[in-house]
Amino acid sequence: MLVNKKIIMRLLQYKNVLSRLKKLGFIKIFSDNIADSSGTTPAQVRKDFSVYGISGSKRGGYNIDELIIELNKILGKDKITSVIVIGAGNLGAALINYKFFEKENIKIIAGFDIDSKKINESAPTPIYHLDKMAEFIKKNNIRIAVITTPHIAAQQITDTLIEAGIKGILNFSPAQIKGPEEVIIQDIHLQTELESLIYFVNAAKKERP
Amino acid sequence: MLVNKKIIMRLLQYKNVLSRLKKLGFIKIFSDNIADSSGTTPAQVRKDFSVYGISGSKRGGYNIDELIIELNKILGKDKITSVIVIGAGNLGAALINYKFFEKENIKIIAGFDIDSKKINESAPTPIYHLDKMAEFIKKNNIRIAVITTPHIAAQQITDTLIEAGIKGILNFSPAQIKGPEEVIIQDIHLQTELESLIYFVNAAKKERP
DNA sequence: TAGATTGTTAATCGATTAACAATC
DNA sequence: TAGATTGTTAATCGATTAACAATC
Repeated sequence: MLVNKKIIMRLLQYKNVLSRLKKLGFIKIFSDNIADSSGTTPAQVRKDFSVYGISGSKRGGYNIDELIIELNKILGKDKITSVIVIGAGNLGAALINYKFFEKENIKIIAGFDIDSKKINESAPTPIYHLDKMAEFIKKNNIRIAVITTPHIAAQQITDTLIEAGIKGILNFSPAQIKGPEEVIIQDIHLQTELESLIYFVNAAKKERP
Repeated sequence: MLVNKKIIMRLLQYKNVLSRLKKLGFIKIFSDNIADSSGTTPAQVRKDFSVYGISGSKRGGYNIDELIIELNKILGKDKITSVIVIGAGNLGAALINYKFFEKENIKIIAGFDIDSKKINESAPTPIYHLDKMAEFIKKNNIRIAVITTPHIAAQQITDTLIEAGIKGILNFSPAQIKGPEEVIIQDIHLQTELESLIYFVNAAKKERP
C-alpha cells in the first residue's frame, strides 16, 4: 500500500510550501526554490512533477498559481474531510484543538473517550463517550480516525472503527494495530522518533567528541 | 545523515515490542513473532540482527532477556536524556505531560514559551519564558530540543537553540528549519501525515467504489 | 545570442526480499 | 531423525541522483 507514500508526502509538502511562498509574493518559482524550502533537491522536484505530468517553462520556471492548482487537483484537495479523534488525553486534546488542519480542508468534528471526566458534548468540538462512536461514524459517514489511546485499548478500538466503516487510521498509539488490507493504517510513533533522534545525537558525539 | 534511520527506528521498535512481550510472559521468541508485532517481516528482523551482530539459536529462536540487553546496548539506552520543549501550546503541553517517555529514559525537564500566560515556573515540569532558554540549555547541558512553535518562530528559535548548544531537534512546526550539518534535525509533519492518509483513502475509494 | 532552467533518460545507489545451507 | 528456524548471500526491486539535450 504505502508504495508511493513518499512521493505523495513530498507533493503535499510542495503544495504547503507554495502556499507560503505565494503569501510572500512569489509569482514565478524554480525547482531550486521549491527544493530548498521543502528539504529536498531540485532534481527530485522536477522528477516528481514529471511523474505527475506537471510542466513549467524551460528557463522561466513555474507559475506559482498554476502549480498550486495542479497540485491540489492531483492531491484531491477540493472537498472537506471530516475526522474524529479517539482518546481525549493530552495528545488527543491537542489534536482536537490544533488549528492548522482547517486551512487544509480537514475538520476534526468530534472526539471520543471512555473517561466520563473528559466528555463534553457541548464543546466547540464535542467529546462523546466511546459508546457513541460507532453510531456517530455511521450517521456522519466518517472515513478517517485518529487513535491516541493507550496501547492496551488500540486494537479493540480499531476493530470497532473498521466495523463502523472507517477506511483510514492515523495511529499514535505504540500498538501495532491490524486491520483488513483495504483499510489504510499509518503509524506515528512519537516515542520511537524521539528515541532515534537521541540515538543519532549520541552516535555523532562518539564520532567527534 | 539519515542514512540508517530506518534500521535504527526498527531496532527501537523491536526493543519496545520486546518489553511488552516480556511482560506477557514470553521467554523465547522467534523472528516471526517480532516481525508480526513490529509490522515488518521475519527476514527483515533477521537481517537487521545480522547487521548488528545479534544472534539467536537456530531452531530455538532468541532469548528475550538477552535480546533486550543486546538491543539496549546497541541503542545506547543506558542513561537518562534530558529534553526541553519549545512552545507550550496544545501540542507542546501535550508532549510535556506525555508519560510514555520516562519509561525509556527520556525526561522532559522544562518547557519554554513567549506567552506569559503559559509560564508556570513551579509546575512539576516548569514552563519558563523564552528569554531564559539559552541560559537554561547551557546551565543544564541540554542536547535535545523539541519545537512545537508556529511556523513563523521556528527558524529563529532554531538559531538560538543551536547557538546555545543543542545538537538534535525534533521539529513539529511546518517550517523547513535549517542548521549546520552536525546538528540533527528530524521533522514530524502532522498535517502532511494526515493529508497523505486522506489522499490514500480517497484514492482507494476511486479504485473500488 | 548566451545563459539558465526544465524534462527525461540512464546510471547509481541502497534497501528489501528470496532462497537456502547450516544446524539445533 | 524430521522439522523448523536462523544467518547470510545473492537477486530483485525501487527510489534517488546525475547528466544532458532541448529550449526559452
